[in-house]
Amino acid sequence: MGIMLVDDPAHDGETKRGPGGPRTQVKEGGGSDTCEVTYTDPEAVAQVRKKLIDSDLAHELAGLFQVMADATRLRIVSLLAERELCVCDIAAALEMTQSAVSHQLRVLRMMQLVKFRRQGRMAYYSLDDDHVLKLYTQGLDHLGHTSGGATGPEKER
Amino acid sequence: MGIMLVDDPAHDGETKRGPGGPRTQVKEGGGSDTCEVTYTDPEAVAQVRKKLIDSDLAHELAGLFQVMADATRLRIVSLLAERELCVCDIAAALEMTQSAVSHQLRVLRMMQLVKFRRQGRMAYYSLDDDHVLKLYTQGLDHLGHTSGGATGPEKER
DNA sequence: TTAATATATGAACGTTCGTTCAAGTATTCA
DNA sequence: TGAATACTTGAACGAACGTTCATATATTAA
Repeated sequence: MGIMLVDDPAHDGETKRGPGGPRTQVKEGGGSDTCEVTYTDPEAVAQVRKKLIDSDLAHELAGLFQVMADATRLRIVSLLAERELCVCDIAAALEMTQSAVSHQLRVLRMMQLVKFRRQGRMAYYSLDDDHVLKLYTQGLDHLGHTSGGATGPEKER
Repeated sequence: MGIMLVDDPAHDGETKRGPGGPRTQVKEGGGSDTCEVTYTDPEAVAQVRKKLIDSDLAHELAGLFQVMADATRLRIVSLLAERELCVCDIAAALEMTQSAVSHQLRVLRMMQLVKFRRQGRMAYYSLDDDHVLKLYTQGLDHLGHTSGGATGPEKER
């Protein structure tokens, strides 16, 4: 992750502001080049900082979306949305190796998107709750609303 | 991406099934080791295959979640949920460099999660639509429902 | 017991990702 | 015009990811 900047919410002592105009330039710190922070609108910064999501929570949430951010795992979710399946059949439906599928199921399991039960030597997987499906369909919804061509993101340059 | 397995939906000719029992072993292909597919329950596989999300769509959806799968970008979203902001103030609120923020805004922009308007030399960013926020809050919802300790995913071994 | 099956997992390999650094554009001010 | 500002972008570097391969565990069948 490299040298992450500090995420101190109780940091407002530094928020010196200009004479009164809304367009003020303020350099933070004495002049250390580790973090070049230039306030353009100190009031706006102060306002949104209160609503800024906690850094730890942001990382946790990012982890959840990360789990959803893989085509293989999404395809697994689309299968499990239909019915409970054993690893073997998921691999068959996806035409992938059991190993690859098992690795991905582990990821889904660790973020509690799927659960499983053992029966003999097989493991039957299913979706853990409907939050997963909500996220899934909400995501599809977004694609439907934004995509003109849908194949790729906006090509701009 | 390495040697990806074929994702041919019209592939059911291969679905030979056993005498009648639900527990049948079927090897696909003559014996090529490129794709070891062992059907345990051919009916289940055939059933869920119909509902299997298209591979291209899965990749597209994965791309959307990918964009949401970063703490910095989520923190930006949490700021823009409050109000429109220029790059400079986002950087200030996050205590990150403008460069890093600009790179991430580009990612959000390309997936059409944020839009921006130019005013003089500044660029004011805002959320593109409320789908983004829905995904965001839905994600937080999921965390609230699953996390006992919430800090990390299920520790299992 | 041995062999086969169903799944899990560690290491490795190539790819992707997010940040930093060093430019580069475009606008404003003197 | 030249300097400063606001933002963008390409290259590079280390970290993280997804698959493959080989192996390990556990259950069932012979």
